Amino acid sequence: MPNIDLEAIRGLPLFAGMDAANFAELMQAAYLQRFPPHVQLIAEGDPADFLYVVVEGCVEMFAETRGRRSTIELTQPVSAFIVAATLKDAPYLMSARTTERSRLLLIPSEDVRVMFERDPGFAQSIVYEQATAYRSLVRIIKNQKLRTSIERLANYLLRAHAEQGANGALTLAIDKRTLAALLGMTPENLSRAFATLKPYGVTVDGADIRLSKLTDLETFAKPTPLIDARDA
Amino acid sequence: MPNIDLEAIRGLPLFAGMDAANFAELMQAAYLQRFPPHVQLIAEGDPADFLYVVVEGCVEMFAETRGRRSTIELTQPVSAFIVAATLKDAPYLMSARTTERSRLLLIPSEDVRVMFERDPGFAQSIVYEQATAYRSLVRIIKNQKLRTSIERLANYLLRAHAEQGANGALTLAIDKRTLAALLGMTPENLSRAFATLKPYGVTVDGADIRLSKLTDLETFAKPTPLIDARDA
DNA sequence: CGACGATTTGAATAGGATCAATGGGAGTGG
DNA sequence: CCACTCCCATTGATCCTATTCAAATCGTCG
Repeated sequence: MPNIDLEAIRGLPLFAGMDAANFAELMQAAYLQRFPPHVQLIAEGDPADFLYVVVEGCVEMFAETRGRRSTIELTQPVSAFIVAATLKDAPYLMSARTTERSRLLLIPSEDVRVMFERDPGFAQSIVYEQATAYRSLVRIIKNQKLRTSIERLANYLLRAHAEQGANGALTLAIDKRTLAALLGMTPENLSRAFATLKPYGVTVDGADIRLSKLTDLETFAKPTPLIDARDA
Repeated sequence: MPNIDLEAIRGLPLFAGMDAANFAELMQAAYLQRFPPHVQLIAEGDPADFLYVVVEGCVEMFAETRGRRSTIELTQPVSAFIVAATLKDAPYLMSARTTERSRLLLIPSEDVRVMFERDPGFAQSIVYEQATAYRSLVRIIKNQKLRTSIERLANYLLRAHAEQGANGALTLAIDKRTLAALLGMTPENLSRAFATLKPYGVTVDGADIRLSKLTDLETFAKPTPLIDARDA
């Protein structure tokens, strides 16, 4: 595995507390693999054979029942997913697929569990990682249940805007179809939501968005760190 | 603290892997307290001063924004809540209140963190607990986003029925107002949902429910372990 | 017996979803 | 270089689920 990737992975909170020798051993058992866009990686119900780390690209976590489909979250570099199922040796509760060309690290679950028992520093890092993941899910639920779809979009835009330098413009990093799924609505509704936000200074040109009335938009969106912040 | 309660707490998965002396020390710092019904215990945004354990009664986790209110889950004995905030020394993301007369164990967060660093067995138990909590949230999201309110009610009834002996009848353990909140709907809608399920053999008499066409109800509800099961 | 809260029922509304049709690039092949 | 095709995005019309507002009913507790 290229050293540059090892460095990045080593820098993950998940592995930060780990003994160096143990980390090296764990990486021995791991695979770094490329995947094309729209490849389903795991299906809910499958046994949790691997722990996944998104090194590059983007992975969508979703669930399905009776033909209905719901996107839960997007996992972007560099972070791990389905840690919980791996640790409990339980079936995945979510499916995952790449949304774009991606590079993923696969670590056999068995090795993760062995190392988790052996290395207290790793165990502590996992706790931290899991606590963060838990809080992230709580935010997702709150975002979903306490806001309308238009408010969700407005807050998403404000957050992306802040992350991209807060210069009055932003570029959508994912296509609108995926964005709609992430925000829990249909693509049709996303179009309408954008139109609804026009009076608040939101203008759309493909993936480029301009926010010309930031304070108005903020007044409407009412972002709160208890939903929109990202845990350290 | 009464020994009988200590036993129960000691038996929690959260403390199972802990060294006996450490456990005793942690309990030294803890308080066991009674609370009346409908007492707000914590508010979202507050610093996480305590880890809570529900020894007896029931605690509702919820969140609010702009007058809107959403119940996330109910915590029933014997389990802990807000573990994540405690460990990260971060603000609570959810508020909590008793729904009935309850006894709670309060452990100062600082002591939990100290013990977590000192006792690898405790750290491992926390991982397990957190993984379970995470998976529980995933189920909650799936239940909420992939099902209609009527389907959620049907599945809730089936699960309660199974837990209460599967003898064709069940008794609601919580009042209908709280049940409606738990299922993510208004009390009015819960009434209508019950009415809608009548053709599937659901008859209501106060808190007593009879399920006379179990297979019909199951066909309608389509329960799946990927949403409705409880992790070990 | 009376009052209050909880539940049920009814009517109107809102937020989204679905179905259908139209426009708009990006990539492909001639 | 241009026409064609396909997929994505937008727009319009309609339907459905669930909320809101309002009122009636029920039950329980003083």
